[in-house]
Amino acid sequence: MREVRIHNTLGGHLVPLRPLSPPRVSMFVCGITPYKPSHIGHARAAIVYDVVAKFLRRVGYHVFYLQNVTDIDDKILRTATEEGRDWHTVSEENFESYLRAMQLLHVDSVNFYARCTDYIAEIIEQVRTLIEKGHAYASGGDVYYDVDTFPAFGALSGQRLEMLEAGVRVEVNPNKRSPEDFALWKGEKLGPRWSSPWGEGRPGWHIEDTAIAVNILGPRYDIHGGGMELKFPHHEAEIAQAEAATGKSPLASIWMHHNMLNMRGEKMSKSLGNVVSLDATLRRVSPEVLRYFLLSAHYRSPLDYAGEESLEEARRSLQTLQVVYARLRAQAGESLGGTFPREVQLTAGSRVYVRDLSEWIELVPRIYPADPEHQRGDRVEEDMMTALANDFSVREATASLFSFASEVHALLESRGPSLREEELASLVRPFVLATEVLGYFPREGTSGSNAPLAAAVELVIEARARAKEHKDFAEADRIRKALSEAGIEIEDTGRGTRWRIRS
RNA sequence: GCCGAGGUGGCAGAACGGCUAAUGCGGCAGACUGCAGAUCUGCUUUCCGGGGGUUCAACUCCCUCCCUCGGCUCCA
Repeated sequence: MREVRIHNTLGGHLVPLRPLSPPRVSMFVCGITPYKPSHIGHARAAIVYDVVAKFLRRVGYHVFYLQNVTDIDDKILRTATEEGRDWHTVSEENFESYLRAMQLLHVDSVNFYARCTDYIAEIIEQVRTLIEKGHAYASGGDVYYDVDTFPAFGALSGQRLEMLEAGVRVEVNPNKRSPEDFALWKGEKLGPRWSSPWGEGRPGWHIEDTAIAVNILGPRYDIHGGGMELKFPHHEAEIAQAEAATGKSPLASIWMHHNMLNMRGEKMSKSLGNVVSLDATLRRVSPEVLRYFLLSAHYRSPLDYAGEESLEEARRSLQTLQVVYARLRAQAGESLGGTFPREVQLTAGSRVYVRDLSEWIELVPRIYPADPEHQRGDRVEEDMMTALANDFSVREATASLFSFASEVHALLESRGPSLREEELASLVRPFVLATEVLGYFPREGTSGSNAPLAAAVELVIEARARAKEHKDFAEADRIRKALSEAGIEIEDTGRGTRWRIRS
């Protein structure tokens, strides 16, 4: 299997992925706290790990991708109070809306979203274990993790306990033995609460991640992902909790941290009032354009959102690829004499039913003998896979695709109709990869059948062609403008008029 | 102050110890077109935060400084 190298925060180097039990790869990513509607920074995180999971599957790994949902926490309670609503309604509504956005964005690689409140029993059990093993203590209705019992605390983020103590702010919670100790369980008398051996209360901030991960993935798993701002203290706490509770180390073999989405140089955050709503953005641009933008910087680099112009640039860039892919598909459809799904002659006696382009391109090499002349796309696909295998270098993979776009245009121009089926199949491959792993193009079928629309547009284009024949260019331009206003762009070419839906 | 990430052409953003530093967007010119668009060709491009050092050779390795962003724990 292809070697995949990933930057591991633990150690700070690129390391080869060596799953604990190949071909399985277990992956945990810190999900959202649904206390407010999501912004596009949340989408960056989701898309980064969506690409990770999809790429690893593409390589051949069986990825189990788990994400938690912190559906009870201080911020949710505060929102509930402010808005005069039930905390549960707040978190569920925001989470549902997040999921709808994820669906639009083709973020469909997560196997399971685990809600904190569905794992209260497991959380209590883990806290109890930590107390039994001497890593935690109950105090004043709360339970705290005793950081001094875990020498490796700070190893992930390079923080040293002594330095932390020097920087600790004045107010120290009197229930804590040491200022760095963090709450595993918080006593609660009035708000939402569950009963526990230490009285009624609710989980601390970090514990649900380890209770969920250890219960579902086991004491050790392959990849842990999350935002850089969570490295300390959240991920340190996770390591301290899980490794102390299970006695197994390391909790995760590879720790991935993605960088922040900035708003004109500043972190996107509520207090600065510079949050860009995910829903609102998805009403302005296509999901593919947003994905393209959010993937336009490497995941470990900060990405700056400069407003409308950032999305506009992404839209224009992606359009270049969309145009060539649309041409290629049209040519393939024409050459193959139909669209998918369709029957394909496999051998003299056997036919198979092919649902879409991606099935077709897998099939074609089995029908035709391999000929390097007809495999231009295979080479580009390989380049893209190589780039992605190097710490998910999406931008580099995209650069290959752009270079390839020119090549495809030239080929279609010079010998479009004479391209052989196996050549076309190869040319399509890089675009299918970009669809399935990067999500640059909608999958076939996801946007519904366009057959009725296509028929209508063809009719209008015919009317315009007649106007052009009579040199009635005013009418021809009027039709073109009207279609454009309806979101359909048409282009006259030597071989008739093409049309596409503007993204 | 401490820890971490980043500073590349008009803009966005890659790579690699060594051919003219990718790719995209934008701009200009030409080809094509009734026009437009798409596409193609050329130009915009001698851009690697500053300063040291290692090396035959550094954007790439080391030191140092500057700037930007994030974190420094339940708390306003």
